[in-house]
Amino acid sequence: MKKGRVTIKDIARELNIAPSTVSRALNDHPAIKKETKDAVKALAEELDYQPNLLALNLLQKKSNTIGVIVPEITGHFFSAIITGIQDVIVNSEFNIMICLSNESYEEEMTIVKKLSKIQIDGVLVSPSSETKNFDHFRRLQKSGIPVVVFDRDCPGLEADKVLVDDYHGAFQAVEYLIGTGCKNIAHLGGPLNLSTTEHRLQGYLDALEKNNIPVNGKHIVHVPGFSHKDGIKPTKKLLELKERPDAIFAYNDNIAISAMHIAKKMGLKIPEEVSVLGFDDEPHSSFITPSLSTVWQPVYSMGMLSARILLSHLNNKNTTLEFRKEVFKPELVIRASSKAN
Amino acid sequence: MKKGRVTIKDIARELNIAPSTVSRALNDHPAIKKETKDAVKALAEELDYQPNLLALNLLQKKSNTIGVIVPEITGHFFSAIITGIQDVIVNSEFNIMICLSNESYEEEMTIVKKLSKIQIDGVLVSPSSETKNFDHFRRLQKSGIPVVVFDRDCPGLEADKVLVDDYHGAFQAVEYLIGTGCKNIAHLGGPLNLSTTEHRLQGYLDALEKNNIPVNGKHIVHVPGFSHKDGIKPTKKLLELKERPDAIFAYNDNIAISAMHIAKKMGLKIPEEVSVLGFDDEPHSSFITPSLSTVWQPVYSMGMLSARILLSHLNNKNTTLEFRKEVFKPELVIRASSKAN
DNA sequence: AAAGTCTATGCAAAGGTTTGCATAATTACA
DNA sequence: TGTAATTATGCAAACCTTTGCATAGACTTT
Repeated sequence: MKKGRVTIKDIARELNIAPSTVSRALNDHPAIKKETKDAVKALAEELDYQPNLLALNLLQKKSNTIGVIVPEITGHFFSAIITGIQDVIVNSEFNIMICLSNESYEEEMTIVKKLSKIQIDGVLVSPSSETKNFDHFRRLQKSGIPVVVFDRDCPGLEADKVLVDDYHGAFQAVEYLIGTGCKNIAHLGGPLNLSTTEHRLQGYLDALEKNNIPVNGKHIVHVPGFSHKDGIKPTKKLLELKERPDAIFAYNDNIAISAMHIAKKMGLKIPEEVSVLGFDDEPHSSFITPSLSTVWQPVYSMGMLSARILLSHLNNKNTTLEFRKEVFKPELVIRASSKAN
Repeated sequence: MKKGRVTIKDIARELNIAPSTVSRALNDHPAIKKETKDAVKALAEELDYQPNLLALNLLQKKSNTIGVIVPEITGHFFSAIITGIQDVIVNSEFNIMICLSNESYEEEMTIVKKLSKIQIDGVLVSPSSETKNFDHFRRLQKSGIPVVVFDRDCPGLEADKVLVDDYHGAFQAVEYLIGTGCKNIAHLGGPLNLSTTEHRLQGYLDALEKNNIPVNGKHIVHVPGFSHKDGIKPTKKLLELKERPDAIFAYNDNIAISAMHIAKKMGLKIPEEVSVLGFDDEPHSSFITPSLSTVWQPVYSMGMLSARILLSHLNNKNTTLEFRKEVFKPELVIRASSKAN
């Protein structure tokens, strides 16, 4: 057994023809005799020849790979987006390289540099919660790499963007709660410095204002992270308040579930004494008791659209399309953790 | 602005020196004068030069990339494993390419072919539930690519393996249920053709046998998939049985949660009338009501160990190490969905 | 001053593939 | 039979980087 993989040269030598002929035969070039083609293909098959894309990539100055940068994948949200991205990309000639920034600006920069070195063709990114400066993305763009931002906005960065109307989702949610008679609606806000956190908070505030409900500063608490455990302390803080809220609008389902858990432990009835409303509509949210009212986001579609936009750039390298900004509408899903209207 | 990226040649031309000198200067080769080095580095910095790893990879006949093949990532299980893998790999010179087979043998084969073409250096894989033939992995091994199998075994494939003692986990779980007085324990088994499904079933059967409880064929139902919705029908089937089980041991937490949901809907008390026990210990499982008893698996550690084993192969290409088989012990976590012992 | 040593740099090949151009081989036609 | 046209194949460059070897120049030693 010869060590190293089979190359086009091996086939050429074996058949006493030139490597270029082998290359053309494998690519069905019209100038090659059928006989030759057949012989080449047969031998290629026999030797289990796999073209070395590294060489082709070098020649074409592109890696046929697109990078996907996300903060994490253990939650359902980004996993589902990635699945959407992948389902689009898998039908193209591109590969995907998924990179986790772990919500760290530092790591995100390292990733961008790595991707740049392997001559990535395009990037899909949802920035870390620490990221305030977007120059690393601008540097990518400057060297001709299209960047598509999804879910979390990068304010001030000119790029294609696929976002969700978080403001509207939050506004709807809070207005619904008001409609069910809740007077003291608290908000468990997301981690600071995130567009989504800000927009959902603003939707909350505006819904209160529109309905002439005064904002109680004590009723707004931000959680430090996205998982269940991050909701425990903030919820306790809220529910132990003298002016105990009669509803909690949480940044996401994990936090909402955590809030329900604490509320139940404190002996509060849901939704009679406290309504709870989440955001994301995670798969298990409808299976818990009481089933969670929440705001659904078209995650899978967002992934697909982001990928499609990137692909369209990659396939029309020359034409300078305008940057697209697509904003998906979320939908309120009312279940049993909030009162009926 | 020149189009295309900055190369070593550009720097060489600008400085009137040879490309080889630039290369050496950038790599701190001792034979290069400090002056020259400084000049080169300064210019490289100024032009934001990023080395083209494609060229280096071609030269070295390796891509510095390892492939990770998983069936899906929307659940917590594989996401957490991937996070573990990534956290190890990120500190090496390698990149990770995550590929989703969507539980399809077909797609898995396509992925393997793609990875082979980009000269992947190593592969971490958890096979799809459809995969019965492992020749595609053997082909990788034959061309010198180390393969590490994790979580789901590939029986008959000689490779490094990082698994969980599913049998033991299931055995423990069922024996615990028996200890709490359950006499009619049903099993919501996983999709067929999976090592994990088989081992958990066997653990269930052996626990019954050891305790002289006859096996009731009607009390074993397999679910078609891994998510909540896949558990609905099978659970109904079980709970509508004349000989209604007084406990359900489910293949995973999603199914268990689904089962609890149905049981509650049917007015059954948990755990008084039906105990429910899952597998995986997903993050939300302790936050639902009643909190779910389950079997914890060291997912993150499994990811890390798998990656470390692969790395050790890649760093010792010459030495032929024995294949390692590491089996993690799962742990029973008793919460409120099962009776006290 | 000649020979030897050392320092700093350059040359060229290698890695696998594609592709424009050149050329060899064959056929068609005058 | 000779020339043109056609068909099939080969040659060589290019993509970018690294690296063994060669070499030019400076300095040291006898």
